[in-house]
Amino acid sequence: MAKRETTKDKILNAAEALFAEHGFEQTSLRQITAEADVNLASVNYHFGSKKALIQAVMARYLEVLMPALNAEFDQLEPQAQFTTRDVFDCFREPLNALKKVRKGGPTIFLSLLGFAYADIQGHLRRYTMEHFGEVMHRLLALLHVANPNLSPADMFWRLHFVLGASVFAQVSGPALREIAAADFGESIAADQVVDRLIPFLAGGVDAPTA
Amino acid sequence: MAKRETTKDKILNAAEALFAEHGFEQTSLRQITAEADVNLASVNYHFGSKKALIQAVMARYLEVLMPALNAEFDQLEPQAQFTTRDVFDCFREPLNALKKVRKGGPTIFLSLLGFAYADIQGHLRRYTMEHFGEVMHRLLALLHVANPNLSPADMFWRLHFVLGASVFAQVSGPALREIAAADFGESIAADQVVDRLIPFLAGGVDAPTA
DNA sequence: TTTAAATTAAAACGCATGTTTAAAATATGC
DNA sequence: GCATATTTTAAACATGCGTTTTAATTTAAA
Repeated sequence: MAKRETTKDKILNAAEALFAEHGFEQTSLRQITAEADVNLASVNYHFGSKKALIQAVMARYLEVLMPALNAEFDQLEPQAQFTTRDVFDCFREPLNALKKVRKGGPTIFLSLLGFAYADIQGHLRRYTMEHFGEVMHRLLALLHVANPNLSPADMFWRLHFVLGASVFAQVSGPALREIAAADFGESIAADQVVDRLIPFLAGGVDAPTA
Repeated sequence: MAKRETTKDKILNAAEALFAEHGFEQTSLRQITAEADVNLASVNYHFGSKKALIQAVMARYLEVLMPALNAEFDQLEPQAQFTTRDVFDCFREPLNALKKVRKGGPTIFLSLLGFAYADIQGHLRRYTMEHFGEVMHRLLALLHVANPNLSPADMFWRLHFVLGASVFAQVSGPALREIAAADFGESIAADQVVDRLIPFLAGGVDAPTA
């Protein structure tokens, strides 16, 4: 018989939901502990600081995503030829695997990533880059193989645009989905966003320069 | 002989610089008034609130950009045929015109826009959408003409990706330009970002679906 | 059951924020 | 040049934040 949900997990879950919706800075520990129905001080007791809590929330996803993503890259890397699209398709399965962490995991994670990335000068940026630095470099290398005509500088910027488009799609996703539903009378599931995103990104990266 | 810079303008200029660099929420009135070398209370005296100050900062750019942008659209709209690229090129001149507001105006404005857009649930989002709602709809319509094969829903999402890529390129621009300079040994001017962005966006929008 | 450790709880601390107040200083109009 | 209006100033206010403290309580071990 499963032990009742521990305080630590209650905090993590409540924090994750609030962070993904409102961002890190905009979510107070008092909101989190109220939502989790635990005492305010328990955050600092179990995690030490808000900073550490944020990283703990991110860690649960990174631990699943990173190995899966690196495995996909490992598979593609030795091949002689592949397309930009092939590279981006590497993200499909690993992102999808985040559903194991939680229902809606892929969307939640991308939202968190977006807020982390938007936190320009904070510790989050550094933390994220520590965990994504290697992925970035591998991604950059793979995209260069798929697109040898592009200069490294061009590719660098396009990768950045890719990041921006991906991350923003999630951060402003909820509000936008409302508008989309209102204007187009269709409800758009969150995982369909990734399906719509990948062709766009590949098209952007493959575009002729100037 | 020009009157010495008024307190109101000193506040606007200092606020603009700090907002563009650190975002709205992360910039305090005390930072602004210290930088502007005016009294703290003068912000509330001249503008009423921080909220109103932010909008005043944005307004100086919107007043220049919007008419220019609508003029470009007016010119393109009656034409029978045009490409996605033609549509995005409409932004070149109006953005460039922001140099009249200030040196580096285009970059500053896009940074501000990025922070406004990232401010998910705040008043800024509403304010921005009030001023950009019409532009969005015209842009959507023009892109649909340029790309009749894309469904309205697809186009909606792609426009959103476009926004994300554009806005993020500026928000994380400074930090990124450092990295770019370090890794590629070249300094990249801010307006070159727009030149790199437009082909990427057009390529993404023009990409085949699925 | 007793003792020690781990956890929860309530309250306060120190600090930074946007805003307001009320007096002093300055500029304006007659 | 005086009276009035405008602007600047310094100080305080109210609020919310992350964090710390100290005591009560629960859990676990002996």
